[in-house]
Amino acid sequence: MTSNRSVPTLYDVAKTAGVSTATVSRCLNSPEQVVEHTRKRVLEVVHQLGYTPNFGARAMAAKRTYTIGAVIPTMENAIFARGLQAFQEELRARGYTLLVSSSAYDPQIEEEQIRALIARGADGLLLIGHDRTETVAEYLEKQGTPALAAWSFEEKGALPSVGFDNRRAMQALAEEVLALGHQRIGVISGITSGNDRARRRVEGIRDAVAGAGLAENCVTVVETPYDIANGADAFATLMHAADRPTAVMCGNDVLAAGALKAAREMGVCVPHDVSVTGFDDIELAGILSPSLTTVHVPHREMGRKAAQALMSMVQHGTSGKTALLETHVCLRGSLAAPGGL
Amino acid sequence: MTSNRSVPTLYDVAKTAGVSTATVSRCLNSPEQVVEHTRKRVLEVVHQLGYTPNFGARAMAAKRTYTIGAVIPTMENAIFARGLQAFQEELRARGYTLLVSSSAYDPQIEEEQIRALIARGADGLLLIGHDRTETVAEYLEKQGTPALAAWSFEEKGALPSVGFDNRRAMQALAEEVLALGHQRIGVISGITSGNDRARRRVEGIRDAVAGAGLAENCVTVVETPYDIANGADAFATLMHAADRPTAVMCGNDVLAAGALKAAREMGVCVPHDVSVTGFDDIELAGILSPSLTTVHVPHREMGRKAAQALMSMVQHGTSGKTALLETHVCLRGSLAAPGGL
DNA sequence: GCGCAAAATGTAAGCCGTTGCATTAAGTTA
DNA sequence: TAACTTAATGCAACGGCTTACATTTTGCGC
Repeated sequence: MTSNRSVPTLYDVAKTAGVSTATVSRCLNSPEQVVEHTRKRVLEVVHQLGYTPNFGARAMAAKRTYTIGAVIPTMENAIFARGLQAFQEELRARGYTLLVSSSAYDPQIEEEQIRALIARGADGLLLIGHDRTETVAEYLEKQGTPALAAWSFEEKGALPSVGFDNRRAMQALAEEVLALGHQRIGVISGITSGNDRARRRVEGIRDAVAGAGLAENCVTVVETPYDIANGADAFATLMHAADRPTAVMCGNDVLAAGALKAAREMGVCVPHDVSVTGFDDIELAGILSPSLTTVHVPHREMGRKAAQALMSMVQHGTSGKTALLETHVCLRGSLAAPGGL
Repeated sequence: MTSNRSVPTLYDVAKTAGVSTATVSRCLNSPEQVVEHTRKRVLEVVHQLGYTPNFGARAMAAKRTYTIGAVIPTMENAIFARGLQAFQEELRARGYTLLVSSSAYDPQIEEEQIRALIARGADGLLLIGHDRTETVAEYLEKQGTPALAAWSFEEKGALPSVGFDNRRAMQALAEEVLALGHQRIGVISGITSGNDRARRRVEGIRDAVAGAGLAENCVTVVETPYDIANGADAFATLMHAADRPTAVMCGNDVLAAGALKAAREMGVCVPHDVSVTGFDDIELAGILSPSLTTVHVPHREMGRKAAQALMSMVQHGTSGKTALLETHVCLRGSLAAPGGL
């Protein structure tokens, strides 16, 4: 049997404390406007009654919620975790609450979640990447809710962005791979449709290959959802092909973890028989064996900067300055010259 | 420059369609009450104006939001990811939206987040574990918002729970370890203060030790936050002690991953020189080498059942039936008899 | 002790939906 | 066609808070 005492309202507090609702409201929102002893008394009553402002009412009256929403593709792996954590810490320090929801990499669900978050009064939105339908852009525009795209830098995107250049980052890694003499590159990419990060990374590899003067068909790409098991399957597929690659570049560390697992199970030695690389440099990369060559992404810095940029959009209505972050290649044990040379 | 057209309201729609606000509201919420041609006209206007109901106003008027909140200790590792994903899927199928926030294992922040979510109108709450102050319990009671504790089953907890018995689960694993002949057990636990799961797991180990007739001081416990790096440090600490343990049991797979990493770096061979175990059986466990002996937790099932239980509390006001899920020990390469016997 | 500016507090008008109840339109039956 | 039932719609109160503006207190200089 749940309690029947109804939740106390501003009015209850005001009555009990013997002041007007306006004063109570001010005690909560701009305490400096209320004289010490009044404030103290009111806050006491607030505490005593266990009063919490009704959010809906507040949002309606004030038109802001001190809430930031984020829609990320997945919570299932750690790709976004660290950046999001930093993002949240920064927001919290400024009195904002972060609400997260995930889209399972489904544009339809993403749109739903965006609407849900905006409807719930989010003052600003953090989204991942730039691939999004016209509808969404229009909706955001119309609602006038500032939104920022992260994990991917795009000069001319529909949204201002804080992120890195996925294409160049992967290109740099591919150049290292090619410099070692690899000539047949297998690529395990995430699903590129609706995912600009994944697409750009593949492009980066092709850039490097072209830059090295190799033929396009040196590269074999397999697309699969980001997931360890899928990475393992894709690796097996690549290794069973007629022309085994000597290096397998993965779209992220999770896929690479799967590739390494499959290699171990197939008795393929990394890096002697085949090299494997990842992308993201999540903590996972360091505990694999061999440890994973990958691209380091400054997740925490990205989260922090994204928060700052979004805050400034929300608070000062600025149009949001984009920020391009640097990544760097992390050479580790999983990459070597072909044939163990 | 953002758009100035203000967001259309119910009133705008009503005016444009030439009906009352009540009729528009009914078109949206109980269409069967409105005659076909009126409904059609209204919905057309809704679409044309791009109208979205104001959530705050709706929540205030209707007193429900079709939103469920979850406060989890961390998003940084995958411990809660899979279960939460299943939880969300189940909710979504029933027309509910899930909003997640994280507490960084800080009770203070957890309380803040609970309030934030309830204030935002969450119809129900998913919390992790049972350690929570009196204040929180009272608050939840007073607000009359149903809440469910997951990841930990407790018959007599303040909240109904869907989860497993952390103590027995770990005890079962410890019994396997002891059966192999280990007599000095190192334990790397998460911080037990405010974390009943961590505490119960340590208790489970002690139960097993006592059950095997060994002295209490066979067990050395180190507490550290859940994190790969901390797991590594703790492992080093344990191995540098006078009486090296022959088996190190970790509070979860993440700590165990750190332990394995440290072992590799220290040149300690697992399982020959020392055995290592984890808890949770997250995907990580399968890609480590040696692969990790751990306790398998049915994450997806737990998420699904939690959603069902919470939904029934929210929708029918039932008091919430608790559910105890089964776990099982997963024996893998990281555990062997002491001294490689 | 008076007059006045500044500080503190109060008053009341929204904000945008939902819904109980009243009213009107439509449909049925004799 | 009158009388009456039922379906469709409208009216308006209400929910809890913020804030512009009005009013009362306080503090200070003379």
